[in-house]
Amino acid sequence: MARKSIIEDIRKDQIIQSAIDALASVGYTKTTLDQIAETADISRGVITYYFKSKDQLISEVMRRMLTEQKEIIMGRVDRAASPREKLAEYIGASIDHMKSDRTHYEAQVELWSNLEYKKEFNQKIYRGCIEVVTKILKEGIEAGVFRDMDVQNAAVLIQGSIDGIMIQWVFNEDSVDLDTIKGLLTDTIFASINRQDAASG
Amino acid sequence: MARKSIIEDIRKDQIIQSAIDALASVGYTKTTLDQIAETADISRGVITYYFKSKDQLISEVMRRMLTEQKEIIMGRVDRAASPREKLAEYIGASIDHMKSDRTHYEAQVELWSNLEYKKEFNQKIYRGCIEVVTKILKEGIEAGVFRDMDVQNAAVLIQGSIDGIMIQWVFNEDSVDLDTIKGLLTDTIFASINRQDAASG
Amino acid sequence: MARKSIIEDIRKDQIIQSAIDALASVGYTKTTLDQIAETADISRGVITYYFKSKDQLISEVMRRMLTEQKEIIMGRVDRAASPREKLAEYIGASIDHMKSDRTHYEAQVELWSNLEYKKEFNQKIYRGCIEVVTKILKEGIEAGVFRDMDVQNAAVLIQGSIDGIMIQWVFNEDSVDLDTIKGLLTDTIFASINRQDAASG
Amino acid sequence: MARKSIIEDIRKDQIIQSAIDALASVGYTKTTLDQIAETADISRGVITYYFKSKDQLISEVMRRMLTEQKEIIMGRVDRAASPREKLAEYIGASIDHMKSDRTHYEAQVELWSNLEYKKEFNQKIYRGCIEVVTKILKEGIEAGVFRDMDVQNAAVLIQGSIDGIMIQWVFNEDSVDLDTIKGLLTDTIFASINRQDAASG
DNA sequence: AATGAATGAGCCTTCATTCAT
DNA sequence: AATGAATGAAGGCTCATTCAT
Repeated sequence: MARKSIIEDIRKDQIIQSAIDALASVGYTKTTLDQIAETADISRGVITYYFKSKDQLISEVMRRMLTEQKEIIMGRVDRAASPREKLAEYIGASIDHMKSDRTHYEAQVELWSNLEYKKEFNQKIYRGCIEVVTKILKEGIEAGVFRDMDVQNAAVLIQGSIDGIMIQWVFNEDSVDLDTIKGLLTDTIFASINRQDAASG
Repeated sequence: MARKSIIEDIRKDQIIQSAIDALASVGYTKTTLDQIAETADISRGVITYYFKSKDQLISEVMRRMLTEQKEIIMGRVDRAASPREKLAEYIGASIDHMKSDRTHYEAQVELWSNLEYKKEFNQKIYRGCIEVVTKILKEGIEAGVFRDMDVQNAAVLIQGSIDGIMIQWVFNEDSVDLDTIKGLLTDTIFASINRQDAASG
Repeated sequence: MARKSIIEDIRKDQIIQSAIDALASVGYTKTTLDQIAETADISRGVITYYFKSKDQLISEVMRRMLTEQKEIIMGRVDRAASPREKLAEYIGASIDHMKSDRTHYEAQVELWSNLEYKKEFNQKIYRGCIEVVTKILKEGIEAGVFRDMDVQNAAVLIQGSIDGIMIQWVFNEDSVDLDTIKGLLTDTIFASINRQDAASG
Repeated sequence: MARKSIIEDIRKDQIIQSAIDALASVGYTKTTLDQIAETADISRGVITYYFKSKDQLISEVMRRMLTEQKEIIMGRVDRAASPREKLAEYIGASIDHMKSDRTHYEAQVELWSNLEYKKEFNQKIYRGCIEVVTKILKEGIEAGVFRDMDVQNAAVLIQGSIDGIMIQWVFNEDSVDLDTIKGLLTDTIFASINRQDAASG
């Protein structure tokens, strides 16, 4: 039992990672089960042996990516003490993660092509992300370090900026300097939400 | 003579619009020629009669969308007098256009799923957009109304913010209030790039 | 009435010749009505206006080729006086006609691809040809210049040799010297069918 | 391991043979993958599973036919001792092979309809065949049993006669008696190429 | 646990044919 | 007399899925 689980986990990991690689390198429409199997250096049958269907595999790919992304970003956010630091870490971690795993984001953009997944993305990523940002903003407002604002739309703006930068970087890596823009984005956001009479962060 | 051109133009328009509708409503992967034909209420053969291939149709769909989008946005930008107004109009027109044609942007996001088109998108949209914003920023800096800055990355940030907002709105219309966020984005951008000692815009 | 016939004949001729040209240059499978119309520099509709169907057009193409070929060859045969001369003329005219209209034979070989036409070919060409040769052979035997033989199979051999040479020449023009082989074939045939005690032709 | 190869070989053989049968019975233009699959009593997908494309299948069909034909004919030629016997065996084996596998030749004629294959045919069949005959003729001339002649065109004539007979027999089986014509052709050829002063073969 | 042979639904594309003008 | 817009049947091909081994 336990042994089976171990092998199963290894195989599933292997397949999911190969699917991500395939998505990133050849795009969604060309990511077939054969393509994934070849990337993973396994036989085609293994995939359907461990995954009920291609749709289910893609779902798990997405879940995997979201979980990993969230854990890494939240890991840094949770270690931060103040709302200001939390927000800075949220932005910084989001952009640092891009640098550390371009394949991840190349694959993610590919998965926007399907309505079902788009909706799921929205629910799983955006809602989750927006809630995190919203919470930080609320804490900052309560703590008196952020000015009063429409937190929902402010969160959309912050998250949207991060995503928009990501897209341009995925489409054309050379057009964006992630470190420069990380500073620029952070400054811009804080310039906008800091209480005007507060000392700068 | 002229009649042929007219019919051809009408049919092509009809087919392109139906393709956009299909992309927006059922997604890229499910947008088949049958689907488009059904949406246009014509027979499948008409599409291949007027378009050499599905790929060419999609290309023209894209070109059509980009041209329209650019014309509308630049129309407002060009009528603006000062760099500050131009930038405000650029942001405002970008977001107003979303409101006026949601289908357009739903379709556009669908077309990001294909590497070939992604690259083309990048070149046609992003490079073009970034250049426009870059030029406005440079004019503002020269005119002394914007602070000195890394205009390339600032442009990426501005355009990225617009696109990121668009994506969230496409994925979940209700999560974003476009008018509110238009003001928020405009204020945020100007708060960041205005010369500190300058009078507010 | 008469005028209509004239235009009709001109158009039909034009279309049939274009069909032959298309067959010869692009092959049977790529000979579409569009292809023929383009070759004839007319609109696609004209073809179906003058021919009930593509099949009927191809039939008329074949009939045209056969008639022309037969007239030219028989013209020379009929002008010959003796069986020996008739046979020599039959062989000579057959091969001379190849030289004068390669397109004709390129198209003819293309039409062997379809069972219906193959049968028709067999009936229209071969049976006719074989009968002509058979008749000449019989006359020669009766006249005492040819030895007694199985005229049916001898005719098949003579006609087959001509056709086999034609095929190789169609497939690779440079591999066959038609004038040389015309003499060789004529000599070979006469060496075989002349009465042994008769004086050479 | 070996089993996979065996199954693959069996299936490929089965499909190729069915393709030949289909070509022979319904003709090139009507030989569809469905038709072949039905003839082979397998599903359509199997064909594209084992063959990359229809074109590749047709190529292998052709290669198969040519190889088989060549092996059988050359097997008899190579066992013959003298040039005269070799040539007699070449002619005899060519015609005997027709009798043993009419389907083979019905299919072969069908494949002449496509320019690509025609060229390949020419190179693979004709050039090869002509070379074999040419070599035999040269040996005979050197050995003093054949008269001096233009061997290239003589070879074309010999091969052409065989092919021409084949075509007529394919088009109308009843019009040709292969055994009779085999003797007739052999006699005719030898009457033409034997040294006049040599003793008859 | 793993394999790959087999299947068939669904897609794009070609093209003969019809028909309104 | 001529045109070309429109149609849809039919073919090749891709690929997720099933299943026997």
